[in-house]
Amino acid sequence: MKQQRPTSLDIAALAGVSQTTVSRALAQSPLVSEDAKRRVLEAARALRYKVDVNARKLRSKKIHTLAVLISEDLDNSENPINPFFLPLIGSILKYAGQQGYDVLISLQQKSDEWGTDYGFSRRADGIIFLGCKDFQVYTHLFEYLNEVGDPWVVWGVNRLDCARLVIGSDNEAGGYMATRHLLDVGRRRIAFVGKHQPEHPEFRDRYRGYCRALTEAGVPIDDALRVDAFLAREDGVAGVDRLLDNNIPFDAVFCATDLLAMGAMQALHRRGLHVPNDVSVVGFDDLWVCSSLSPALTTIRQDTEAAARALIDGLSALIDDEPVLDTQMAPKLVIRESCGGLPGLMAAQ
Amino acid sequence: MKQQRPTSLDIAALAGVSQTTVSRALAQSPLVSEDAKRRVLEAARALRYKVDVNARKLRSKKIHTLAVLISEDLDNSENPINPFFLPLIGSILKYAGQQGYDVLISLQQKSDEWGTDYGFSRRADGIIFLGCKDFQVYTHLFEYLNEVGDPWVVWGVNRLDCARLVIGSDNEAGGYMATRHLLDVGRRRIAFVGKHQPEHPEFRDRYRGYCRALTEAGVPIDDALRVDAFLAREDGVAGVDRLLDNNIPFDAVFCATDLLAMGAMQALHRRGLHVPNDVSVVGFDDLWVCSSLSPALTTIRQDTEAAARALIDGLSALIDDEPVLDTQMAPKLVIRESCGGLPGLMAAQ
DNA sequence: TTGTATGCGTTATCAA
DNA sequence: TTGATAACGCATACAA
Repeated sequence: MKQQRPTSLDIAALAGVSQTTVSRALAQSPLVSEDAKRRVLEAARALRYKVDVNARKLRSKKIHTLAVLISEDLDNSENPINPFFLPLIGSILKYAGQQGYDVLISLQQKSDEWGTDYGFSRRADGIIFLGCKDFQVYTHLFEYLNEVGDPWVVWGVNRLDCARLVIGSDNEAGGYMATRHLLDVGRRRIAFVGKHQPEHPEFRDRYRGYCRALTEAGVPIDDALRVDAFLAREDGVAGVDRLLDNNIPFDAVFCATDLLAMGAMQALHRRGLHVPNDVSVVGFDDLWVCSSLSPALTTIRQDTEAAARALIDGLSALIDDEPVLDTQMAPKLVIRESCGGLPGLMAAQ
Repeated sequence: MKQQRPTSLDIAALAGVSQTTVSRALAQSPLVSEDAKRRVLEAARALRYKVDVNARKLRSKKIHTLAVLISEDLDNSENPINPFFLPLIGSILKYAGQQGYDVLISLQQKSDEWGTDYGFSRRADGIIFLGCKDFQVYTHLFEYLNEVGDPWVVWGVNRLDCARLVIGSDNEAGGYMATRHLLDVGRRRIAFVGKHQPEHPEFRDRYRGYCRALTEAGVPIDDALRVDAFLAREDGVAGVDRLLDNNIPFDAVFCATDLLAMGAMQALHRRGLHVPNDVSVVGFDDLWVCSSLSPALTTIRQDTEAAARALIDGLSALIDDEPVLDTQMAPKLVIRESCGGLPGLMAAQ
């Protein structure tokens, strides 16, 4: 029953012009008369003609498609994608659409071929990498892409040597702002829950900001207050449990992600500690849920809309062989209830 | 600097075979000798050869790509995508990958051309529609797709006349289970917050399940307890506020989505009502946050992994012109803290 | 089992 | 401003 797809030749015949003219007219070329253009468009509408993008992509250099490769950070199968990426993906889809790019999305596959298929098989003009996993895992892939000359951008991971372009938040500044806020509300024994190893540059930078704020305030850095944790809620629970089990005194927790902070608050609650009266908590990301938690979570906001623009503009520049600059977006402290103090007052300062 | 992409001809030359044999060998055709296959694969690896998918797609019938079109249900620009779709999208990406499909994702565009570009321009073999907006808006598009014979599936919207295939949850059963549970914990004045109009079949079905449970229990249906609301948190807040402002007594709220329920709980809390002591709350979806709220939200779980399989298997069948059946996934009641176990006091001002 | 020849539907390069 | 013609890189019918 499926009707035969009309081709540009059919349009040409109906409009009484050559196929070349059809192609030009549909591409809004200025080299075609208004009259011809009108007739072509009319014929195209009449036959419901749509360009076969595959033929176009085969013939032309750019294929106007971006690939987004997402690593499965969360191990539970329930929700393979880090919720922080939802608004980022949304913004990417929106902005990419505005720029005329199609967006191909894929989850990290275990296969060796993962990623190499994308650019080099001409599925996409460039690749955006999203994920917080240890990026050492990808070095092989990154080198491959570099060798064949496929453009790619990474979100978040600062100082990745092989990357021509990295877009991320200024995590050090974010860590500093969070810790500074905790100091401002009078906390001194501030625990850090998260990764601090160089393999996870974005989290390590948050930790560095934390250290800078403490040092600046004359508060000694106590490694007993540093809890290793990745990014999921359960890790946050485990982290706080460990602190309490080891009888390490603390009056605040800065978590490297909101998910960790949610877990931390849950654990504190279970142990009978009140947030923020007994312990203040700050997270990182500003997930949409933060305002619905009780207490509502004070956190560091990452601007995902600006991030999407920077990622796509940067990747576009790489694709077009234009110069690019790494960008660090400024994060923002969002004060809610989980730290105590008077939110209104603090915000005013 | 970008090196020239090798083609199958280069491989053929290096392997000492014809281009046809290369094509066959890479497609795992049984019509090629082990020896030739080995030489081809070796040459391909040596030259880092990757098929140009565009050429392949131009030549062959199937293009092994699915398009997912997401409507922007939430109007706030902060987060254009309904969070319920995150695990669904994750599962779709995972399963599609396993089945050898690429996945193209796009947000609803205002343009008339929205959607028609996908199948008919041969970007994808079929389209998956995700969204809770009034689907009347799409009738024009749906008819277009049907006329040109492009396969498409919708999530959630039962009884869409023009659809050849609909996959969704059994919303009526879900609504029934939720309401039944509220009755079981002793509630009688149960408000319904959500859409009940036929334009939103999935929500209307949840409302129908609600009515069935009430009727079955001999509880009269009171239209004063029915609050019109779409799906966002703010709508949940507004809904509960309206009930309270109008002095309508109620001891429970069944919300058509978890987002609504989160708003409802927030509003109740602000008004000094305790959940679940004064008012029980049940949501729908089982967002990942439900277990982190306080009180943790009792809700109806939709199985997104099974949904993704059903959507993709169904769409595959449509693509291959095989017979298909609409599917209603069984939802599941997830009991947490927001309903309490004991009959509470009636909340009236 | 292999190879030859052809075509998929465009865009790009010419010449008119 | 237009049109004929040649790619683009692969898959397939057909011949060997």
